[in-house]
Amino acid sequence: MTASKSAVQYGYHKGNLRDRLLETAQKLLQNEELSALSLRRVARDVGVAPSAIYNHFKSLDELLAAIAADGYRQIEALERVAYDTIADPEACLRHLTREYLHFAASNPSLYRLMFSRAVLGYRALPEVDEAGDTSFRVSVEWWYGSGSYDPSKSAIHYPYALAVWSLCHGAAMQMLDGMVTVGEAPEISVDALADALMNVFLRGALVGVPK
Amino acid sequence: MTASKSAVQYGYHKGNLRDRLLETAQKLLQNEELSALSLRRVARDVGVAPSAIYNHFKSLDELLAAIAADGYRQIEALERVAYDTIADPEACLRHLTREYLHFAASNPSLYRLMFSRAVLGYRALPEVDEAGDTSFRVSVEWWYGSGSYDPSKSAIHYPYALAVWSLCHGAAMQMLDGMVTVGEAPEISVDALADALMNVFLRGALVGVPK
DNA sequence: GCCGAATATGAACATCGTTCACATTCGGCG
DNA sequence: CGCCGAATGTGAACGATGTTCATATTCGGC
Repeated sequence: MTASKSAVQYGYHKGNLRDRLLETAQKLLQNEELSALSLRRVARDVGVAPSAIYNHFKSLDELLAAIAADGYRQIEALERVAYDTIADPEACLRHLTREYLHFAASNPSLYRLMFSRAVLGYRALPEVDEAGDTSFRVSVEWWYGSGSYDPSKSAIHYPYALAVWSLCHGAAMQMLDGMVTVGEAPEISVDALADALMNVFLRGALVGVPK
Repeated sequence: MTASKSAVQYGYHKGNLRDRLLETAQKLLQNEELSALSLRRVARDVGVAPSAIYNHFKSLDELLAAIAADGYRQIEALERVAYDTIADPEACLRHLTREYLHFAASNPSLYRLMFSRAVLGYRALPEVDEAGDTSFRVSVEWWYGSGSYDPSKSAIHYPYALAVWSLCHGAAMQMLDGMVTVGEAPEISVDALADALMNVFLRGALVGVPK
């Protein structure tokens, strides 16, 4: 066996354990609830001692942060595709909202992880902050023109970007918490939810206000 | 000592331990982060054995659920005051949004607990569900007229109520996660945030759309 | 005044994140 | 080729967690 780069996957030195840990943890989040994700569980699934993880991550928080950051980058990718592909602003926003809610509905545990920074131990690590900020910056530049984003300014200075983001995130959370029943045909219901929200958001709520 | 109802606060039978547990846990959430709240910690602060809690709650989840439900009732109270007090719909909505964000900013740990059902162990227990549903129903009836709420219908059938709720919740989360810096004068910044969001929400985003 | 029900205790268990001394393997340098 | 330090993985241990159980104490009604 003249394997040049670690062909065996048992015993010492399994090669690229870091990536295997991340993949295993992500697969875990796809199939189970967030509470099922633990350092020891990931180690067990990979077939490695719990302490081995500490050769690749300083703590569990860092593993979680890496996964959450990847989630933000997926959302950023959704944004970029929509912004680059759909010229009509209204159609673009409607499409993006649907995609966003589909992401949350398809990856509920990951989505919860991304927005549980302070709930779980993992405080905002630089990697998560950066990925999250980037996804917001992309939105700001769509609304206010490319290069308009100033990191020193609070998000409140970009009210449109802030409002869509808040609206989508709030709706996603309610969906995951079961306040919005998606029923037995999720892909249809999620689209309907997105459209309903966008109908209000684009035209304004004043027309629906009582009296 | 002819104390008719347990005057001593040490030894066996401390009297109304349930309420003292809830109060202690709530005080804990006011002063520390959500991660500091644990069954053993509450027991320690009250001065009681951890297992004593199980005489009043079936599990830690039930204690958390009781606290979260109380939080929802506080929000419901904010709603009722606004709806009953302010006749002008726009002013009413603006006021309520400010109050909502103030609540989240003033009780960050409690707010996080309320919206972490599936993150923490505690799955949606009936008490939390009921309190959450009630706070939504109050909103629905304001938008669509009293008695219009039908619990068998999904929230998607009340798009205005759903949208404000989503918007406020999403903004609150971003605020707590530091994506919206409230600065050194929170009470001012929170109001500004609420107003900025409502400016978009009431008039619609179409007017701000690029091009 | 007594007895069952309610309540509190303390020890135990499994699980968790983390640390440490130690074992193994890899990679480069003589 | 062989060796040696660095990288990587192991296994035992520690403290903390939620939960359970047998036991002890106190309360309330007869």
